[in-house]
Amino acid sequence: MASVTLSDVAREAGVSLATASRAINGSANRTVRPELQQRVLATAARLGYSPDANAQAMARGRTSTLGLIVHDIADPYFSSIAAGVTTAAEAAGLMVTLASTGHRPEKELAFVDVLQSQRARAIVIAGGRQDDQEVNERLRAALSTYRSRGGTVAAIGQSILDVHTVAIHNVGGAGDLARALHGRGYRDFAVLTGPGPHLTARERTEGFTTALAELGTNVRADRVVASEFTRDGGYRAMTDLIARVGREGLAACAVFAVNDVMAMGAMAAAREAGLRVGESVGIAGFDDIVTLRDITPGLSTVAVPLVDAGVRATRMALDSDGEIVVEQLDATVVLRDSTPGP
Amino acid sequence: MASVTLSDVAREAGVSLATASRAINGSANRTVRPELQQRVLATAARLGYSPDANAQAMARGRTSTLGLIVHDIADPYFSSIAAGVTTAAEAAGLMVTLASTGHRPEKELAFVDVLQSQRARAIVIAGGRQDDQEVNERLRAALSTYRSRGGTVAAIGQSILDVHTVAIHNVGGAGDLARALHGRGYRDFAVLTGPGPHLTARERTEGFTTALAELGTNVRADRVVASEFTRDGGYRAMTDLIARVGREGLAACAVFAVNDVMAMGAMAAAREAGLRVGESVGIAGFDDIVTLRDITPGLSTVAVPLVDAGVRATRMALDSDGEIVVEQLDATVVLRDSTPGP
DNA sequence: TTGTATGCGTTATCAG
DNA sequence: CTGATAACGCATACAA
Repeated sequence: MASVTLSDVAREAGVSLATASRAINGSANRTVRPELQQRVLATAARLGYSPDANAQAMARGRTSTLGLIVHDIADPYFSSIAAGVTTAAEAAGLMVTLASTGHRPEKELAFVDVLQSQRARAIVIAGGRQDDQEVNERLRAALSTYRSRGGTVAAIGQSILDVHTVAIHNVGGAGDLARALHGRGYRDFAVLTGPGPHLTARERTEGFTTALAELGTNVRADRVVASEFTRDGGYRAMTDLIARVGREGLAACAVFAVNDVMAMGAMAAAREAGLRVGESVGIAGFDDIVTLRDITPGLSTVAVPLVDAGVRATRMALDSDGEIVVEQLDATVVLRDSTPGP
Repeated sequence: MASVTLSDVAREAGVSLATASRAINGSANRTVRPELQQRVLATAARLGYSPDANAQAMARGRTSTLGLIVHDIADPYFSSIAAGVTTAAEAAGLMVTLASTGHRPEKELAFVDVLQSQRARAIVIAGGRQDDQEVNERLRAALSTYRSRGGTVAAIGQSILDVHTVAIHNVGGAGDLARALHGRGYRDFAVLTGPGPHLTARERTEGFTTALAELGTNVRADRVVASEFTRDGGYRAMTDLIARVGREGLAACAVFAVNDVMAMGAMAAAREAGLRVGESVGIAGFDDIVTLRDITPGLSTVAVPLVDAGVRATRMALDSDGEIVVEQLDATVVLRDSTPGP
């Protein structure tokens, strides 16, 4: 990287290093004779000068990068959040450093360290936490020292990391969904829940079943099936469920998959088993990822403004005034053709 | 960012700066007495030392970041590529800096400059180019100086930037698709092409119509409708087409949308117009984005290994031995229920 | 308004 | 094997 340095520009323009710096970056006490500034700018352009962000970071003591940690960038849930984050970051003059963990919690820790090393100004960490005391504690510690060194953090999901959080109304949203489905006449339910330790999965499952219990409807234990939090997990869980209760057993049943990608996997499994979604079985999800616009029948779900979540988390991370703030994201039920009623 | 520095560690451990550096990073002539190294490592851990990547970048003269430029990270086409890039980058010990242009070509230029400033070691630039001499020339120039400064670049898409490229077989793939559809009995065709200047759109359109012409079938001019290269563009184009030729006019027609997201938009438009995709009209796309697994009827398309494209582009960028290399990505036709034949 | 000098945290060169 | 010390490229307090 044999680059043109600021000294080169300064010398070539016949001014001092300091003047060149001020002319190009207009520092705090912005005062360079316009004429001189023009000359500097011109020679900088002529020489193809490109400021060294690393050197600037060192001299200034801060960078202009923001770290984003997601579970899987190819998952529409996260790519929508990423879209919001990049937009907001760009608006704030920051570049986004992307880390995709591939659902490996230990990777989150490693990435926080890397971002710490890069002296990223802020970190947005998206995706549900696991119920793993040790991992959470270590992550919390890593983020804590990151913050103590001047970095700021915002999480999207559960508010258990002691950082700013855009919290998703999992319990309430799932409860609302349960009531809405009950309102459409369903009395028979099944839940495709994620991995046991996955908090988001657990919260949604709980919110759903609790609300049903309050309505006097209990979900039979053999109709709650666990799996991964992914599309394939949903596929497998639905396949399991069908094997367990038979196609007839699902006749008037509404199956709640704790997220949309799982629900889509479940729809595929149902179809392949000869069930007609919306007719011989109801299916609902959670998140309202954009993909849903294009699947048929329309999937009932709980809408979460994902892009907005990314934008807000980014702003929170950047505007943090010390106090830890938790913003609740509203989650609204959207009933579509996948659950017309039994 | 009042961090613990290497000097702190050195002093605390009772060794010199140099020794501390070697103990922690094991430099080229890696030789520190194991016992000493242990002590240094221990105090580093105790003090919570985190190396400053910016300082290292300056001292070493190179960074460990790779820049990724895409049109829209929320588009499954690009998020799949991004997944491949992050995976390959991680394997090479690099972090990915993500830039999403929002389909604004001028943004690509700006991002190349930023990445240049960050001294990113390599840049992967994905997404079809526009037929805009000036913009392309400027981008080419920017990438050229980036390379002259020691950076490496790989593009995914067209090979017109004078850099390593993972090229997508647009013409051939579209031609194959045309022949396959013709083979299924279609004789009536329409094309939802993207924006006029969009090269990928143009190549696919040409490949398709040329192949048809060779089979003695011409696409009527009023059945080629332009729009944006997005899902909504496809929706609009299909709506236009229906308005233009009427629903009956599409009875035995196979509509080729030049990419999958457009095809999905087109399917939605068709449905809303009362057409049954796969029965009253055939629709096909290009790319085989993962989303297709979950839409019904299955969308016929030309499969492009997107994740792999990201991986390969990253490797090319990192292994570049000077010579500009162009890898052709094979594109294979996949016929599904959206085009059963007329 | 402009120039000088120093420091940012590391690595690397060169002696010991 | 270890320790001084000079870069790296830039911003900025301090002088002029």
